[in-house]
Amino acid sequence: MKLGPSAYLLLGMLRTGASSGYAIKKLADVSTRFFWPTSLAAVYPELARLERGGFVRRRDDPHGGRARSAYALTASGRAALLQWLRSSHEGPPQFRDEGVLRLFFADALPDEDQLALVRRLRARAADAATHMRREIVPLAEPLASHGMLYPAIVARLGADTYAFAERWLARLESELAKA
Amino acid sequence: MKLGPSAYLLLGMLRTGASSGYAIKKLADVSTRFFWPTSLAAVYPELARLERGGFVRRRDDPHGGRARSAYALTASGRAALLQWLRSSHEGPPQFRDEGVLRLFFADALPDEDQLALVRRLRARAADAATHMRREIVPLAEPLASHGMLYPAIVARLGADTYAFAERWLARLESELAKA
DNA sequence: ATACTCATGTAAGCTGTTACATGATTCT
DNA sequence: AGAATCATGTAACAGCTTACATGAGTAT
Repeated sequence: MKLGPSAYLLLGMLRTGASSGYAIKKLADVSTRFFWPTSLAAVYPELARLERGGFVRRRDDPHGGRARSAYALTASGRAALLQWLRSSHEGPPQFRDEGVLRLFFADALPDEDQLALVRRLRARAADAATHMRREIVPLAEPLASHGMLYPAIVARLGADTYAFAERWLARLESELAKA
Repeated sequence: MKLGPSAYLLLGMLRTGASSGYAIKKLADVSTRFFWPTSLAAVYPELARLERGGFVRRRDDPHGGRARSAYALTASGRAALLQWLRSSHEGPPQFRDEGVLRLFFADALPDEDQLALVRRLRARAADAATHMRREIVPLAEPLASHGMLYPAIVARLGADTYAFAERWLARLESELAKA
């Protein structure tokens, strides 16, 4: 049974402390979604697959009258996660950004629309940087006291990268405004 | 008939000077692939769709005994491209990077493996930066003499962003090495 | 000669999405 | 009382990829 990155995301999230499918998705939405988005409709079947493969164990964990499943890593799941983390073959990063695609073709636009586009992309980068700095990093930092330093490191990398893009586009904007 | 970003990629590439499906794919592979990858199996059916929709016109353009189609934008295709470029609603950027996903869960690794992972990610960013600076930017720059400045601008944005990631990971690497 | 590039297309399949369907609990 | 959140799952579909299939032109 072959596991893809989305499967390792689940294994990693279980190790990080989320135990239900719903909790995994919620945690992913404020952490890994920026470089590996997922959805509930992807989480539930994949958890079932992982259970069939012996990588996780499921038990009932009802909350009042509301049914809930709690998943935990098995020894084999823990081993698979570690082996993946150590392996050096990884798929190439996939970026898809309609905004940058527009920028690539911006020569077709009149000057003022070019400027408006660059301004919008800059504002978008600024918003993303602020959001990560104010909403995502602070959520990741408390994990450090549980021996988990990397969620905050990755959140800071994201925030800093968006901030870099913002500065870069601001420079482009002022060069365009001059001309 | 609704057009997605991949359709606008084709319209933009036709405007940029590529005329066959094969040429579009080749050009995309050294330019837009970094933020909007595509494949021949996506290009050909989409070109046919665009022709049915009246956005492009096809004519035979054989090269010796080798059949070839040359596509050109229609007035309606040019209008659709411009309207898309000007519109301010765009899908959110989608990043998928297995490397960063690993970094997020790196706390599970022993120290030396953490360092090795960061080192690898840094090398990968360095390679990407070098590749863009040496292979992609020089291909985009000559387009400037045809009134197309943005392909080179976008290529430089890509190169600089990878270079930024490289510096960021180098700093992380030295902090980890100290500890 | 042989390999590589040019050139077009189809078929099968994988991955992931949105929408649907259901119901309990908690907050305002 | 009503809205939002918690919680699980399925169904239909969208988009994209790899592999297959074919063949001509070009460079070594």
